[in-house]
Amino acid sequence: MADLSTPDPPSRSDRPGTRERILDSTAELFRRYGYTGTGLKQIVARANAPFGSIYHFFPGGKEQLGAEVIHRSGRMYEELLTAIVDAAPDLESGLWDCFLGAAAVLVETDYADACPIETVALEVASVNETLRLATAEVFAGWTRAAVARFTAAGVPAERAEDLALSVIALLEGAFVLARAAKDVQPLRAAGEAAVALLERARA
Amino acid sequence: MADLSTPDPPSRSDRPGTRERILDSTAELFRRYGYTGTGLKQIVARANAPFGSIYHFFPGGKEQLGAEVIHRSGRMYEELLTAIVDAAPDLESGLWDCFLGAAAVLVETDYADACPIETVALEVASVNETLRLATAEVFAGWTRAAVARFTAAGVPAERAEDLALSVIALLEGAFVLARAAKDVQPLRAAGEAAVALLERARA
DNA sequence: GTCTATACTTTGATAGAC
DNA sequence: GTCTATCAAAGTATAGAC
Repeated sequence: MADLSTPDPPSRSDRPGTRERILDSTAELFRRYGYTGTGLKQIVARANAPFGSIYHFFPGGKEQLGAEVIHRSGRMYEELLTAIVDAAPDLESGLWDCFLGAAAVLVETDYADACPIETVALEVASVNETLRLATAEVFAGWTRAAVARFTAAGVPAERAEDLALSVIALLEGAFVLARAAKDVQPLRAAGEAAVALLERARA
Repeated sequence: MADLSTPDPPSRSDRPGTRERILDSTAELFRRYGYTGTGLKQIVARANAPFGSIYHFFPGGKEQLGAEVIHRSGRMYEELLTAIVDAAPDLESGLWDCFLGAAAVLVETDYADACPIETVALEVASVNETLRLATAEVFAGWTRAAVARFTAAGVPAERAEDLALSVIALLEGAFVLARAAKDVQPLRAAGEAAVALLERARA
């Protein structure tokens, strides 16, 4: 059961503070409904926070909150995936576990919780340059992490980046197909394809 | 809501009618800004149509218009991709041409015009069951068309569907990465991976 | 810092004149 | 059928009491 919550309650209180709850709430809503589909009122309602707290903690409004959530969700998801990979006996099975785990989460949440920033990334790409850059940085970070694992596992350096991009594309694309069809077969197919591409790149 | 085919092009003029212009306008805006990000007023402004025409031609409002655009865009994109594939000397180069052509369009439009329904599919997946089903039908149609080409090219039937899902996932996932980074490298990497997967499935 | 009330804009949708 | 005016609701953002 992949736990995506509780990074570290910062300091003085042991209960998550208002700012933290707003970030959590926003992340969950963005993942399900996207950026434009999520209202600030909806966010504070779910966070059990007063409306004014949004502008108290995020003077830049929805855009600042969105940028922070994109970076935060991106970092947490990267940690989750790398933890799964590093816990596996080899890279192939680690990769497979990522796709399989993603499929399990989708089924558990009735195909609501896929990639935490994919929907937002597509929505803002041609609309908001600040947020577009935030999503680009997240994807670049994932790519770096994947390249490091691939090269460490014996993939030639000149092939590692293309392989990383292809594997991430397989995961993101499979999320789209799986959520639309409410079926995990795209994730199984994409996972198998990712493993095959890794084996090919090693040879 | 039974008739999805063009009901009655006002035959007296050969210029595209109001209904057609609304559909075109909506399709373009959906591709760039998504479903919730596109307003009805924005649609009629771009279509040079009066606001009331939307509800005259689409009594079901935004949802009916959205469903029709999803099916229409899905069909047109399928025809475009299959035309590219069928024009190529072999399936491998046809597949590669699809990814290369998609990259060219992205560059021409400053990374605005990628898949016409991907953003909408993610936005509506957990929100609107009617539209979710529309996107699922489009993806299922693309999968069928790809399976037909793959089996005709010698891919065993039991591998053809997983291969089709993986190739479509590669394309959709590469669109996300390319639009976020404003870079076509993900499309080149994914295209090469798609060709490799096809070669592997044939062997 | 917490919380409420409100301003202003935009949304999808409707009514009715022409 | 075309087009305009307008509605109620929801959106983001702000002001200010406590």
